[in-house]
Amino acid sequence: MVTMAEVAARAGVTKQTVSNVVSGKKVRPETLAKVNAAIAELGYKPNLVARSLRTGSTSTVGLFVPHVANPFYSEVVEEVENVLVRHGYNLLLATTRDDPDYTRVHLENLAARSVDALLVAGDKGVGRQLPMLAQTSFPVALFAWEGDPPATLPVVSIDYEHAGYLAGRHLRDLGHRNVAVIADLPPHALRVAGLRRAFAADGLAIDDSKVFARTSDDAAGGYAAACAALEADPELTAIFATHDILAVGAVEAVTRSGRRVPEDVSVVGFDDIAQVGRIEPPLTTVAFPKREMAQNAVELLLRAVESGKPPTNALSLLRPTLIVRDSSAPPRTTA
Amino acid sequence: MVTMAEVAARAGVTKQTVSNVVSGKKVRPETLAKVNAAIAELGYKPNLVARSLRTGSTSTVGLFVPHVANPFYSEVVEEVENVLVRHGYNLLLATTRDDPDYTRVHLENLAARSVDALLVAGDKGVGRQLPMLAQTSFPVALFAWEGDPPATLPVVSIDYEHAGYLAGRHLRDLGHRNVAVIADLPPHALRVAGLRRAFAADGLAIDDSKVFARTSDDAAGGYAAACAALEADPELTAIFATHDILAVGAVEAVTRSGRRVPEDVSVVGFDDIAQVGRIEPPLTTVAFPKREMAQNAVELLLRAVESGKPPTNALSLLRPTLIVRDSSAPPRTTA
DNA sequence: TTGAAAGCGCTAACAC
DNA sequence: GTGTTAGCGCTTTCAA
Repeated sequence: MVTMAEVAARAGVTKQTVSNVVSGKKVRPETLAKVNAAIAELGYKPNLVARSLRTGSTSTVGLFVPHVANPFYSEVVEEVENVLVRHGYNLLLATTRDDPDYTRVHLENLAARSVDALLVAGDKGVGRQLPMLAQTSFPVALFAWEGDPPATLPVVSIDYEHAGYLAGRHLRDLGHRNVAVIADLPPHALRVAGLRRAFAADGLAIDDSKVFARTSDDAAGGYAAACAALEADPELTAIFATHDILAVGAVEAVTRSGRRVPEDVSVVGFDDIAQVGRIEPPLTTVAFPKREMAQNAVELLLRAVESGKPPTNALSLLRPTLIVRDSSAPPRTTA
Repeated sequence: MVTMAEVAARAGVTKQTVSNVVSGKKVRPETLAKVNAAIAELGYKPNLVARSLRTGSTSTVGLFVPHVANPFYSEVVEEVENVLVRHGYNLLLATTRDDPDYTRVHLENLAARSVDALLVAGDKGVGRQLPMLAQTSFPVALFAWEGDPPATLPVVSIDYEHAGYLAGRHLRDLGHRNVAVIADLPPHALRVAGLRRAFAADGLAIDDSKVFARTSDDAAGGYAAACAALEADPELTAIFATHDILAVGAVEAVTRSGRRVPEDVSVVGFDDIAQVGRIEPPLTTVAFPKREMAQNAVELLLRAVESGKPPTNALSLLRPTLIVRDSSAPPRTTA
């Protein structure tokens, strides 16, 4: 490996001058030429680890996601990487698997590696580590945070309660009165609360007996929960699933039971992941600007890194919107 | 930040002894206790950047993928991270967007950061950088490599030609004679070649006029190409798409044209990404053990890292299998 | 087993 | 604008 000292010797200058050239500081043109020539001849590349040790900065940002294979998060990962590359940073990716221990281990590791910043997507399994997150030496931001947002850290998220409300209002306005919910609880409690509020506005209630916990976070989990819901009440006219993957399973369950979506049972999902626009029928769902949010969150962090100031400690909530596709319609018999 | 020197002072020993404790070397029990007490009291965590500068190893492995939001690659990312964490390594993720320039920039960056190894998934946009890849100071392996595998680097992949053959044989055996192909060419040329070989065995040929290049690598691209194929020959009875996302679009195009899958037109995909088992109808596709392959590839690299020897330069091809679901059936009128 | 000294490759601070 | 000096926090080497 070629070092700065070798380049310096070759160019007849000191390390410092080479350093100045590399970092684009003021250098006399003829020195610049000599040094650049030496760099080119020797094929010198600066050692970023050494630079990091000296400066304490690694040009690396950590990203925590619960799972990468989940389409919601893989879009987030992609967008985060986009922004980082554009700003000259690297992405250190860690999956937390909704597990507090994984989260802790990863966090300690990132701290020891001195990442410049950390973005935490999703709050399952992270909540317990909040005190640690607030004590790091680098800026941390929370993304798609659904629980009680901590006051100490900046949060870029959406109003999940309102998002649930949008779904509820849609079903209510269509005339549905007998609605089941398939949910990942407690994490998605706010989505359900919003749905309930929409119905409560008309004096309607969604009983706890109509809320079904999913067994797993894949389509099979949604399928099983929807089967249970249909069995418990064959008369129900709509299902709200707290995320799209569950909704995909729910559509399948409805269809397999001999009913049709949306004629017999409407299904509404949540997230607007890419694939649900193309299932049969295309899914009505609550969307929010994931990529824009991810971009905001990363830029918030990078501003903090580059200014040396702690990040603006704001709660930034982007607006969810309802995407009405073909999986929702008025109930067959309006009660 | 607490340094080793501070711990040493506190424990009344030298840095060296603390270092020995941290790295689990032989230390007298009472010294060990003293040092551990000091570590605990001060909350000392070793600075991994400093360690890396000294040792030249970062416990970090780079992964190149074309895109993360593509479900095929997001599964790969997830599995790679699984294995790395299990072995105590970190994941530095870079998306290459099938672009040689991105690839080059990322590669130089990783080299300067002294990652311990690099796994390159997918070959689009990477081919031109092969000489650079072969010259790095750390082990490199190629994953899901479809082009001519270079002799200088280990490759973990599948036999794409055979995979295409499996799809072709399936359609041929069902009795299809008028088949269109929707392909990402030239990258997926081998898959198409395999398909052709299957038909050639019966003296049948798939004319170039039946091969349609997709316009983009999303479902819309598959949709457009399938529409073109159906327009060019309304009599065709089957479509082979060189990856599942295209197939999803193709199914949609067939359905929208008023035809039915598989009664009027069979559709066969490639990759077996998670979602295609749940579209309507569930897709027949060629599967291969992505996760197992990813695991093999990473472990190959880590063995090389830990042994200090270059990786076994082998071409490891796992076997693809055909998953027959509901999107393929005999043609309505057997020619 | 532990200590002392050296240095990984770079940048910060200051003098010239 | 460029050189000199010092040191980031750790591990390696060698001596005790």
